[in-house]
This record gives sequence, structure tokens and C-alpha cells, in this order.
Amino acid sequence: MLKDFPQLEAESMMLCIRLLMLGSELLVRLDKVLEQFDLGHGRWVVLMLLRRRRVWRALPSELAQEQGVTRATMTGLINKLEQQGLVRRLPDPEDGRRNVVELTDAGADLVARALPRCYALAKRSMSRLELEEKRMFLAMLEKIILVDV
Amino acid sequence: MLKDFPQLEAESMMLCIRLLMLGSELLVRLDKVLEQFDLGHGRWVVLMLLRRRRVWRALPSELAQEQGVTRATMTGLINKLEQQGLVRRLPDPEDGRRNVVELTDAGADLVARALPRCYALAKRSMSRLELEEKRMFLAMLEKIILVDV
DNA sequence: TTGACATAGTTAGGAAGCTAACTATAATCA
DNA sequence: TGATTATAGTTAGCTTCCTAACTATGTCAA
Repeated sequence: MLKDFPQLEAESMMLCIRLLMLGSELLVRLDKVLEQFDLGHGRWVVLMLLRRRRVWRALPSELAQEQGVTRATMTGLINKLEQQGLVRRLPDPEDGRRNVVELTDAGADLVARALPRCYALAKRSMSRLELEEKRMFLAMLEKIILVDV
Repeated sequence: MLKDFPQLEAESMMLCIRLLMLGSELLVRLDKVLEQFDLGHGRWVVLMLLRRRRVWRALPSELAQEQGVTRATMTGLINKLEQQGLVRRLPDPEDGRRNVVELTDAGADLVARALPRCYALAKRSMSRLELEEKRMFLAMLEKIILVDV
């Protein structure tokens, strides 16, 4: 079927397919690591985003924006994280519509324990590439990501 | 936080993050194209796999295996495709446990209409890379995909 | 040849994302 | 100032994936 199309499109198609495969494979691997900490990638990213803040605090809508999910999804993620004691919600005295989400000590501990496992996974997954290859690869990825359709 | 880890891990981590981002972005774009044909990527892949067979037929378990989803998921995908008239189920006279799934003419038509749109998407998404870059990129992707942990 | 195991498909129920509609609060401007 | 509009978060219901358990059929060995 690929033969019905000119060379460039076939190359691009293969690239897309491989990227989709690799992306989903990496996601599965990440979830497998996080499972041991009773997390999925959605909640993990929330913790990472909070941990990156100077004060470990953010609004749900900011987190949703940064993570690229809807506010509705963020509500669910925060609910679960709150149940797990990894995060707490505080009312915002300045704006009654808002909630401030804060990383708890338990949450920060968990990040500290899980993060090295994530680094190890990344290292293992990319171990077939030389440093120079990694840099080229990253440059190409960023070239593609910047294109907005 | 990246600074807490040696150089190679930071590079690998960035690569993983970018790959995850790009993978999910491509998936969203693909779904957006397929939406116009009342399909999601799950059902689309089933159609493609069937179309690739000489006789446009396969067992659900084979399709599940090739697509990398569970048989339970495949049951759902085939149900929906059958409702849409794109596929039909035939009993296997040789083995009462089996079903043969067959692409209908309507299904083949739809593949013929949707495929060029998918090629166009792939071409557009990879347009920032030169042919030579695409080849290197593909080689690297395959290097990584082969690693099985 | 029949009892144990294996295989193909389905069903039931759960997780995590989405959109659309809703509530409560804040901001704007006539 | 009071009516409209905008914003933050939540809720409800859909989708598509998953696992585990089930049904029906086939296979094999005592």
C-alpha cells in the first residue's frame, strides 16, 4: 500500500507509525514504574509540576494548562491525589472561586523516591543511542514538535 | 531537578519527555483526521490490518495481537465496526470457537477515502525534516524500539 | 472415552481521558 | 448600582482502553 504513494510520504508515514509505537511503549513502561508507587502518569505529572514550583503550590487551572489536560480531568487527578494524602486543597482568600493545590510532605517524599526510578527508566530506554545521537535526535524532535499542524 | 543527575540521564529524560509529547500530539492529530470519517485510531488500525490481508479477513485474536490490544478490546472495536457496516463477522465452520472478521466493500471504500488524508497528515507533520534526516530519525527510532526493557 | 486442560470470544466492571452543562464568584460597564 | 459577562471549579455522562471471570468449543492423555 505504501507503494501507491511517492517516496517522501512513505518515509513520513513510517516515521509517524514508529513515533506512535514508541510513544505508547514508553507510556506503558512509565506507568509500570509508577504503578509501584500507586500512581499513573497523569497524577505523576501533577506532582512533578507542583514540585517544580518554588512554593509547591499552584491553581488547578494552571496545572491543567501546563499538563495539557482539561480542568475537568485535573479535578479528578487532584481528588485522587488528595485521597492519597499527596496533595491538599486550600481555599484562596483573595478569590472565592479558586483553590490552591499544595504538595504535602508525603507527596514530596514520594516524588523523591519515584524520580530516580523514572530517570533510570529513561536511561535504560535510550541506552542504545550515543550521546551525540541523543542530541541530534532531540533536535529533530523539537523541530517536529514546533510545527503546529 | 535535572541538575541533580548526571548528564546522560538528563539527556535521556528530555528525550523521553519529548517522545511522549510528540507521540500524544500525533495521536490527537490522527484522531482529528479520522473523526471526519466517524473513526478513532483503534478502529482505523483494524481496518488497515484487514485491508493489508490478501483476502481482507482475519481472526479477532490475530488482529488483537497485531494491533497490540487485548482480545476484549478487539471485541469492542469489531462490534462498533460491524454496527457501522465496515466489517462483518462470519462463523468459522472448522472451529466453532472462532469468528472470521471480513472487511466489507463499504469498509474498503472508507479505507480508500481516509488513507490519503492520513498520508497527508504524516507528510505535513514531518515536513520540517529533510529526507536524509528522516532516514536517520527512523533508524534511531528503530534502535530504541528494539530494546525490550 | 471421558476428565482435565487449553483456546476464542465475550461480558462486567474499572481507570483516565474527554465535552458540555452547571454553580459560585468576580469583573465590567451602562 | 445592577445586569451582563467571564472565570474557576465541579459534575454527569461518554469513550476507549484495561483485567478478570465466564461460556463454549476443541484437544489430549489416562
